[in-house]
Amino acid sequence: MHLIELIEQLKSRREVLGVTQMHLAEMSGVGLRTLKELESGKSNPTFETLSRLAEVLGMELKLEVKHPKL
Amino acid sequence: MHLIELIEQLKSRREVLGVTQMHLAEMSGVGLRTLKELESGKSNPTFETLSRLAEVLGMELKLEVKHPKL
DNA sequence: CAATTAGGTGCATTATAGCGCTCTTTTACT
DNA sequence: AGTAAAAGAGCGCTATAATGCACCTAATTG
Repeated sequence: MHLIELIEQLKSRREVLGVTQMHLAEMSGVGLRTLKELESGKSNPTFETLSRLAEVLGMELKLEVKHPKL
Repeated sequence: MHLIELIEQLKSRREVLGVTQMHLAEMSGVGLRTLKELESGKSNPTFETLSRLAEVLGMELKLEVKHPKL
């Protein structure tokens, strides 16, 4: 999954939940400015940042082997 | 998934494939020092770094909604 | 239409990820 | 046991992620 897709997923999940950037920033402990830059595709976020946001949005990051036993 | 688990997965996948840190660093374009720090749990890697390593190891990062329809 | 609300950006600072070089420690093999 | 390869760590630099503040723009709404 590319960063752009991941960002899209975070953003649309936030919107589905009806949460503003401001609110998500507060809930996750991620700076508002950081979230704004992230969602507008202007940064290369750290695992920690992505993880905090995912957690609050009821999501999780996973690492999987591609096409196992295809 | 916590960073520690993710690191463990990358590391064991690398070992299963019989690839050294040096070789993986070369193949992925991630600096050797960066990889060493990452595997020994001394850093908070960026998405880009994780993504490059995962790609070379035949793995992928995913973001999913937790327990959908639980 | 004016006020409010949400998202995005310029500027500046701080902390740290990424990196190479070198050296030490650990692991593995004969 | 001895040695070579692999992993890990200290030192130090550069680039940039994270952050706040202030401002702008666009959409919403009373």
